[in-house]
Amino acid sequence: MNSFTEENYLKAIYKLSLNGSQGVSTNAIADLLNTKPSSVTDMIKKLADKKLVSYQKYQGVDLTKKGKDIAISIIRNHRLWEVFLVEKLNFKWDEVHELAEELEHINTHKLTERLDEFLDFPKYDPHGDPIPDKDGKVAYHKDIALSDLKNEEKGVIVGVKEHSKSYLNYLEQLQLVLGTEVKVIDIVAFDSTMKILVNGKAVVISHQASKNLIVKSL
Amino acid sequence: MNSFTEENYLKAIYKLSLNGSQGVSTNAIADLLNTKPSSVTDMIKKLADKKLVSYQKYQGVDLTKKGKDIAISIIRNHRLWEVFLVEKLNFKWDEVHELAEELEHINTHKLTERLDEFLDFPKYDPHGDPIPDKDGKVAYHKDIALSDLKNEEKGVIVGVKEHSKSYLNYLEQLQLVLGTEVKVIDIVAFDSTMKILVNGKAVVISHQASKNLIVKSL
DNA sequence: TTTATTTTTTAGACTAATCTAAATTTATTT
DNA sequence: AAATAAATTTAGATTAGTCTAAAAAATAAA
Ligand SMILES: [Mn+2]
Ligand SMILES: [Mn+2]
Ligand SMILES: [Mn+2]
Ligand SMILES: [Mn+2]
Repeated sequence: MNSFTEENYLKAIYKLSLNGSQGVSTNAIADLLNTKPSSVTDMIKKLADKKLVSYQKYQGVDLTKKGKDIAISIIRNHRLWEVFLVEKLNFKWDEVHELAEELEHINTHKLTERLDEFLDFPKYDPHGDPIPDKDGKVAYHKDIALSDLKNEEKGVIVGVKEHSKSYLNYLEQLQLVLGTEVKVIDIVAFDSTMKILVNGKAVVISHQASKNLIVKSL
Repeated sequence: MNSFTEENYLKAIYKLSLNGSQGVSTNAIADLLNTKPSSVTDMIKKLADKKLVSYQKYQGVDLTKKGKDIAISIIRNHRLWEVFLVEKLNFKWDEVHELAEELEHINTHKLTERLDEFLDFPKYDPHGDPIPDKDGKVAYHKDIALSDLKNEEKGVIVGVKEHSKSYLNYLEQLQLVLGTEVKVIDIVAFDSTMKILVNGKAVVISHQASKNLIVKSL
């Protein structure tokens, strides 16, 4: 079996591979996991020995089929637990990520499947992220950020790209939760600050905030 | 915070301290945790540094208040998760121990309390073990084993002392589950093998099996 | 196309948890 | 009380994961 640490690396590599299509860079992994590039190199070697990644020095890493399967199953777990915590234990969406980071590693096929069934096979987690199905298929959103909308355009919020407590908490205060309709009513050319209409109220948010909100255009 | 390993040691020491009232011996801990006495000595020193146990060389260990509190909270967690797995996810009582061994270490006050509430504040786990309340109070059974009953005496099964899959599975086959009434109809003097009446059927079980069943005498 | 900068890897060291083998202390027998 | 056995501790190694500092390779700039 794989250690928690190995699993966290696989998950990080998987997530980073969704953006750039090239091999994932050592520094990017180090950044995401708050560790040092030298530690990443060490771990990559180990994962390569286990055939979970393919790797040539200085060229970055890619997950093998096996590595990708593991990464996706951990993400499946993570998101199912997040649904459980919010739906069944009444946690708020900004409280569940850290707990799910631990629960995701209790990785027994049977537990995952039972949990999925108990939750009635949810498709999305509390942050709008798609839950991989039991065969590992993931239904990604088409990635339109709120910041991609033009003036006067409307959208409905379907997800967030950033899971930090401070961000989610901030969104909630602005009533920018999943399912909310928004309309762009002004964009500052200088720094892309947006004024939007939320439940009838005008709200001003930074580009940093708007680019992490995923919307479905209306 | 404490590592999973440290928590497992604390739990082991707690459990062993329930029998003998003296300091818990190094070898007993090593046995229970399937590790070597020398490893135990090392860990004990670390726990002593953290003031979680009191310890003098060659004299065994005792938990401090702090150490005991941690041990009990882990056990509380363990048993709540077992209830969850059986009641909500439809696992059988012989399938949950290993999973709970992992879940118990995800030790957040809030998670435990929410889980307790979700489960409607259960008093006992699927094996009849008492669940410590949120202040750490534990309502232990008076420890009458089935093997303590005399011929012709009756009892109802309220718990098991041994949690192995093979034992629990065996009990289930014999219909010796929690709540079942039994009556002793014969005891072999030589080796204490018992013949008992279970749901109208006569069943023969070894002393090894009968001494691990906790009963309430009727 | 050299020079400078950035990225990545190596070398060597550290901590947590474990082990084997040897030494020491305690307990049990004679 | 001495000898033997059992329990416990120490000494020294090992593995996983991490780090800092230095070397090497790849990129970017001049
Ligand atoms: Mn999350
Ligand atoms: Mn999520
Ligand atoms: Mn258990
Ligand atoms: Mn139990």
